[in-house]
Amino acid sequence: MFIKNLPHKTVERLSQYRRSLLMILSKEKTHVFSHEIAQMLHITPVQVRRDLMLIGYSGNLRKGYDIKELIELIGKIIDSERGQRVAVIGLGNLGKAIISYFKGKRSKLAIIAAFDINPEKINRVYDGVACYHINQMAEIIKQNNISIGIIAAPAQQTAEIAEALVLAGIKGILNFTPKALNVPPFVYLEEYDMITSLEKVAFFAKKNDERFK
Amino acid sequence: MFIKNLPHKTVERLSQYRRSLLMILSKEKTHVFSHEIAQMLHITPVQVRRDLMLIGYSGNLRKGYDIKELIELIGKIIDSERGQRVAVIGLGNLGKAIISYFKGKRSKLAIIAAFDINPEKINRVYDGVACYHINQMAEIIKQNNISIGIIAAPAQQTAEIAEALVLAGIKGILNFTPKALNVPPFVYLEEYDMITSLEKVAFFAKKNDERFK
DNA sequence: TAATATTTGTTTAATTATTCACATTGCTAA
DNA sequence: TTAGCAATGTGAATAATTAAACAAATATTA
Repeated sequence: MFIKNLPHKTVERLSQYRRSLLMILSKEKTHVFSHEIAQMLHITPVQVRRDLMLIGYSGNLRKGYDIKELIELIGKIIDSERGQRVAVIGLGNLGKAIISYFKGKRSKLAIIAAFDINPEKINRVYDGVACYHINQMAEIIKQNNISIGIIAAPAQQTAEIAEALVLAGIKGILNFTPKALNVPPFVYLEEYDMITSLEKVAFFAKKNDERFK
Repeated sequence: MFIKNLPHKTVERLSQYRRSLLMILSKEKTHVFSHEIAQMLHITPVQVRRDLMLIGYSGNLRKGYDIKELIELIGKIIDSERGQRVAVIGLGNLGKAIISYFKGKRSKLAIIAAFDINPEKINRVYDGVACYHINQMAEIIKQNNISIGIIAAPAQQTAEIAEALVLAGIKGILNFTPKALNVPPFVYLEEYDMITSLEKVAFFAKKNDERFK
């Protein structure tokens, strides 16, 4: 399914729509209105309708959108037809959290390997995911056609890990360490730092508090 | 320090600037140019200069910005003078990851309590943070003047937890569960879902891959 | 001392993202 | 049958964000 240049924010929201739709889908509820989706995600109904317009989906004027159909369509757009395989680098608390949290959630996107340097973790299976030593990364990644890496290791090692991932042929990286990375343009990079999120909350909480006093 | 209506994105970047500056600050390196900051964070130097302009900071034309001064100024703007206290709800892998990761990182923002329902965790100290039973939340939060809550619990319980947090007088919530919350307008809410991030990476990785083929 | 190079600070322009406004549709019911 | 209502779909307007462009400043060097 080709839709040219979907905006970044729309892609994010499509993922959120699907997530929400999967939660409300049931025998009784087969259709949903834009304002219902909007309410679930704290956005406006227009936003929803515009996003659906961008992916060329039309709803029913009286019943709203067919939940099942919409879930499928979003899948066709944001998932890769042949599926994508994911590796987690760093099997500490964060790595484990990611694996457990993600388990069985998406059929087209599966975490199939973890890497660490701790001998106690290597060659064991955590929550269905096998853990290997970091220096087997290139090998395992190529063997299993893994195209996405999630870095959940301590910050110091981030740069070398990223370099190794790129060399191994990875196509996208999600970096949870606070160390910003440099990757070539053909690798998509997304960085998330909890501290930034928390500081943002702290800032606006403070501000809100002053305003509502 | 009052600066009227700093854009959301600027607030985020200020946090990132400080993080990066803290990493490079040393005896040898006391000043930094806008393009250096920009490079560390994959943004443009103009962006950096504009943000610094918004917070009223002036650099030295030849030496760039005084790192120490800038760190301090950012602190004055985004930190609360009297500090803010944080609680983590859910002491599973994610909760633990957050606590370890955050430990000692910021003086004005401290995680001082965790809540869970697992008896094995309650009344123990994890990484310097005491864990209490969830039904003690209101009490502990008020006692310790905790103003920010991080929800890292299983998705099902998210709504009640949030409600309890709001009732206990919390001012900001960072929600890591995939369940979107509803909170009153005087509580600042930030939601982050790993799956959305991962799916975004997957989508653009796929797209990139097609483009660079 | 004058020319050059480099960097900041800021105005203006461009781009991206969101919302408004409203035509259109189709069901309901008077 | 027609008026009213509640949705969708979308062009146009607005808002937010980012980038371009360039004047001003100042150290360096020819």
